[in-house]
Amino acid sequence: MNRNIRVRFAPSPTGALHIGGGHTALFNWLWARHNGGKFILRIEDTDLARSTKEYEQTIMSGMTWLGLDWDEGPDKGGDYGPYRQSERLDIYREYAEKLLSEGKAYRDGEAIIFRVEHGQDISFDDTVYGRIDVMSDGLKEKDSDKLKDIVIIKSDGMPTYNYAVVIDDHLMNITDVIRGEDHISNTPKQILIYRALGWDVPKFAHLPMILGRDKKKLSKRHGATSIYEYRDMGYMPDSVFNFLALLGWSAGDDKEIFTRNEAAELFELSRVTRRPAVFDFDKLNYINQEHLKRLDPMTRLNMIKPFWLEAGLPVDEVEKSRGENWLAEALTLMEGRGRTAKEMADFSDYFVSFEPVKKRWDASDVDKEKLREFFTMIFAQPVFKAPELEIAARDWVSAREGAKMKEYAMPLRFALTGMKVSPGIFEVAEHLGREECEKRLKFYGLL
RNA sequence: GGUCCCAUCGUCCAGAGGCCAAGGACACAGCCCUUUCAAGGCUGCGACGCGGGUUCGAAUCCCGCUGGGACCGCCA
Repeated sequence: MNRNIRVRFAPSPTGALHIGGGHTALFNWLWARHNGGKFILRIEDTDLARSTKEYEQTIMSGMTWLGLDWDEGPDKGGDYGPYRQSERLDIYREYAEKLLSEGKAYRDGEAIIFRVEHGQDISFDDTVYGRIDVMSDGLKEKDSDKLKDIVIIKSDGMPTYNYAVVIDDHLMNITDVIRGEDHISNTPKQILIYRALGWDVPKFAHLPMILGRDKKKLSKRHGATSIYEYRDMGYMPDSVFNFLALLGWSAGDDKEIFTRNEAAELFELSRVTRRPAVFDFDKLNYINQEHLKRLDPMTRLNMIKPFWLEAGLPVDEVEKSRGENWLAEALTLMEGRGRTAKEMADFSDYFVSFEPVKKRWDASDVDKEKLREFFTMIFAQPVFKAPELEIAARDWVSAREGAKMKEYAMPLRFALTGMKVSPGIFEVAEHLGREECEKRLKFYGLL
């Protein structure tokens, strides 16, 4: 615990929150919460052409969806604001003038350029990667021996990333700069600026990249990259959080399914991995399934409902007639069948309506005559509950030479669900109730 | 091309010189349960990139090679 820890997530509002950004935000959040420190959201909107307020909003709601709450930010305020770079222009200007007057920077047209000197040791200790050795002579221009100076103020008056990030991290008292590994090569340039301003450098902790299946940095062409696409596919925030936390980190034990708070408690920056990690859908699916299983019935129902609605099922009607609990119990019966909320919704649609069942099965492949006898017996049972029904069915089957449970259970399953897979069919029957089952079987002429 | 980083099963992680003939999870295959599997149980397949050192002993330390990645914008 170190309550003085201050970390930040600093996205540029030029698109929705994507997986990589979410990963970075998540690790910052974990470190802040683990230490009881502060997590700050700073909007880096110095790219006038691409930044929009809409994206800023989208990023914030994406973080909220993931469960990453921040302590200071453009919407919340705080003692170190403003938290939007476009509102800090005077500050950047002030320090640029200082650098200018000390001869550490020079003007080039409207821009202000920071001078890079030869022979500077700009190595640093990274909390994750360890010692990283760099000399300023390495900062050459492409295909040339010329040292590359750093633009700090653009011709349009806006600060550049490498400059603004230094000013802000210092002024906002950031103790740990946690960001993607793609920033390692920017760090030495930033260190040069810290030094020129006479400031101490914060700790740096770079995170391994997230790669697509082709082992290339995750990008749009790998398919779903926006956090919201995962929500729409039926992944839960808890699962995406859990999955992302496992990319580049583990508590060291075998525990892989955990809550946000458990992760925050166990998290250690020093345990972060260095190797880039491949985004694996199979693992995400598994984690989502596990979280789906652990949900309490009502929360689970609320997760599934939108997907039933999406499929055009009369959820509200059923809720009115049979109650919310009844629907929640139907999902409890599913016992972990389905990896995403969408799958679970698809696999359980027959509880909500008979219509999809009709579309899937037409009873043309069964011997109705033979089945009618069986179903008549079933519906003659005084108690329409799973154990009783099953016993009756078994007794009936065993009394017949060569008869198999399967020959009767499967048609029942098809008539009730339209699927070849479902929870125990007598449980399904009990839950649907005598009346509804009767209706479905009669529709197929099986009763 | 330059700079930097990385290197354990197909994938995600464990491993911080002897406890490792390398462990867990996902995926995959098979078996079992059974009215079905997309649920549950069990088993199996499967990796320390290569070559040199250091050491009594190396997946763990060092060097080289190879392979992969990131960055080299008045984008962030």
